[in-house]
Amino acid sequence: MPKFYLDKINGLIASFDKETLASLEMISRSRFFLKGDYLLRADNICNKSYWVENGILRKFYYHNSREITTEFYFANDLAISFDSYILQKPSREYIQALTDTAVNVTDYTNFQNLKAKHPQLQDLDFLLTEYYALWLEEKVFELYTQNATQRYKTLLRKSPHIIQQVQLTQIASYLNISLETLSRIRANI
Amino acid sequence: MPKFYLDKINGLIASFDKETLASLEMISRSRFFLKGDYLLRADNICNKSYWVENGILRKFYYHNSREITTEFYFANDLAISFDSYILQKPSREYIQALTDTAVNVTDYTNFQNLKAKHPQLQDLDFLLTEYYALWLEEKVFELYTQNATQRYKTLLRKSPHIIQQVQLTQIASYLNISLETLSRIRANI
DNA sequence: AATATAATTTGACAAAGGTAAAATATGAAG
DNA sequence: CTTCATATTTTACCTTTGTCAAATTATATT
Repeated sequence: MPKFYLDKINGLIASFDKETLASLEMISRSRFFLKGDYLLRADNICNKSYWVENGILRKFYYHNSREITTEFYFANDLAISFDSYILQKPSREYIQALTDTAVNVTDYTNFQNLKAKHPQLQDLDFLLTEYYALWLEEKVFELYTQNATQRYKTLLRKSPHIIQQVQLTQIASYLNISLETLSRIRANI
Repeated sequence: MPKFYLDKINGLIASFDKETLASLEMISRSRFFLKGDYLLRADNICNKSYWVENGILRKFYYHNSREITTEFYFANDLAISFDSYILQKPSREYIQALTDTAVNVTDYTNFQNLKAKHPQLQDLDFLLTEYYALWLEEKVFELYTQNATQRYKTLLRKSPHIIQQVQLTQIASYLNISLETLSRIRANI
């Protein structure tokens, strides 16, 4: 999450009524996952959201027996399988811990119920959805306008922490490039 | 907009208070655009939303002097340049009428003000944003998992009205394929 | 119907990136 | 420090799609 949106969200949370915040904390739990653990598996409904406190998660699906990573989550990112969560239908995506990871877990139904009582939570939900749509729009734009080398350079510039901490196989699939092409790109920079 | 979401939105609107609906109508105006007219130009801030009553719009941007079409709008679709509208910053996209088109125009600021007073309008805004994110996710999924031929077939299956009513140059850029490749794909089906 | 203009198709070639297999590097476990 | 497993790089070749130019077809206007 870029600073601009993180600030918006922190500002919003800072403005929450005590009672809203207390209710939210009431339905949330800290959980710890070990490297390799699955937080969500395909075919299950994503009925939890995971706020990363520290560590790294990734979201991926299988296509032609290969893993395609769709998102990496670091501290202060919110991990869900969006369509599964929104429509409460089985997920095609997995969410997995890439390192030992501490998260704050909130149940979908509990959050929906709480939203009905606390308009400020609606604002938070809206802001997060809005940000996800902006992020996706940017991703589509890059896929349309940049070749493999440019996409790698963009990632290097905008998200160096990903390149430093994640395996190339996963970065390659995230960028929609083969592992071999990514390796060649890196050799020529 | 697929039936599933259109039903959700119509259901929501049907449940609106009389007063909410009246206020919304108060800040909306019917407008008519001729084929080729621009509803939004790049570098301007998208401070209006356009609900298509009939006709066809498209949204596009320039990249390396070529037009890349990002979306087509038919009856009951809502046309905005999303990031420009949300962040109220200059748009890189144009919105143009592909045919003579009747739209219902709502001003951004008026709508934001009205939302503060009418929670049901927040729900509407949320539903539309949510749907846009789902649509973008599906678009990214197709770009990652389908080749040019498959993407064309998917469009043919899911949005035949686009292929029937829009020029191939625009469809090609929409699918991220060259016009020539699209022409060859069509010749082999 | 004739003409101009725009849209689409076709051909020849080039570039980008993918695939498969082998070689090398890295890192964890004993 | 050695070994095994995993991650990454490299090589050779192949496939898909793009580019440019030209030809053809369709559409609109006089």
